[in-house]
Amino acid sequence: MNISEVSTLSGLPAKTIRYYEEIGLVRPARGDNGYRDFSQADAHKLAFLARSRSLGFSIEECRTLLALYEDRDRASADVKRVAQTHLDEIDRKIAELQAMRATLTTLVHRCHGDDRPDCPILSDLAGA
Amino acid sequence: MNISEVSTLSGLPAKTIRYYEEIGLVRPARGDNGYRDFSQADAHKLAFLARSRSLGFSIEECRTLLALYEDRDRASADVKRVAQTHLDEIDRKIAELQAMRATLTTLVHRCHGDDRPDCPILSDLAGA
DNA sequence: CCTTGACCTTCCAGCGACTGGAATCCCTAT
DNA sequence: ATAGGGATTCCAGTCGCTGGAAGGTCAAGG
Repeated sequence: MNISEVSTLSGLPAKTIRYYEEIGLVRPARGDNGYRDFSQADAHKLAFLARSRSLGFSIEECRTLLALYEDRDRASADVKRVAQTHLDEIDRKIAELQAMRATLTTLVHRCHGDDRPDCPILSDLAGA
Repeated sequence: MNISEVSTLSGLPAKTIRYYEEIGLVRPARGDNGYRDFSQADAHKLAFLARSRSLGFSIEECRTLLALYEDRDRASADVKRVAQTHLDEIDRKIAELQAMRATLTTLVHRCHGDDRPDCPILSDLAGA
């Protein structure tokens, strides 16, 4: 299977797939013409990666998850730990964004937003 | 004022302040010894930048906000527009993270997390 | 005066995860 | 033979710093 086909199947851009090969996440065979030749297993891996990335796992986490996925003797506890750590990180980011959001919402609300120069947003940023 | 002092005052690392000079956000004077010599206005600017960055504004947004801050003839509408755009972006990111969070929470809950290999998290990632 | 140590300087490299673009090669159809 | 669409590699850029090396400067203590 060519890169464009596996790209369509996985939803990953061809560029990204080449990049994933470069960093060793996938190792497609090569045809006589030098073209990558993806197996069903490769396509499956790439779909796994696409799904993992869409849930926000880092590339290194994806690498770990993929290794666990391919290890029939894994302990589900190992998978759960990776997921829980990521979940904690997501919670941290959400909290951070919500704090920004709270402040910004207040400031935007207080700014009249007309052609006059005085502005509570700038006053806040300036540390007023 | 030396870089370490303005660093303490603004809360920004010295490295970051040098970087901000490099990209033209601040233009401190130089002493005879080649050291940067920050004025009160420079320190004020850097504090403004630190606060803006902590609210998640990009460097380019900070540049815009700083220009508006220094323009006495600005319209508060211009400031508000920048802030509102950023707020929309934050809302988008929060929604994205919450979607991930919802999925991950369910998966983590369903994984027994013991030494057995079968794992709903991996099943989901594999597209089961 | 000399040394020590803390500060300052510049410059270069790297992070994460791609993404764009150039130059070149290959395959298929007309 | 040619034209196009796809494949390849390699290099550079994104964003916002951050680390480290190599060297200059300053103030205090012996």
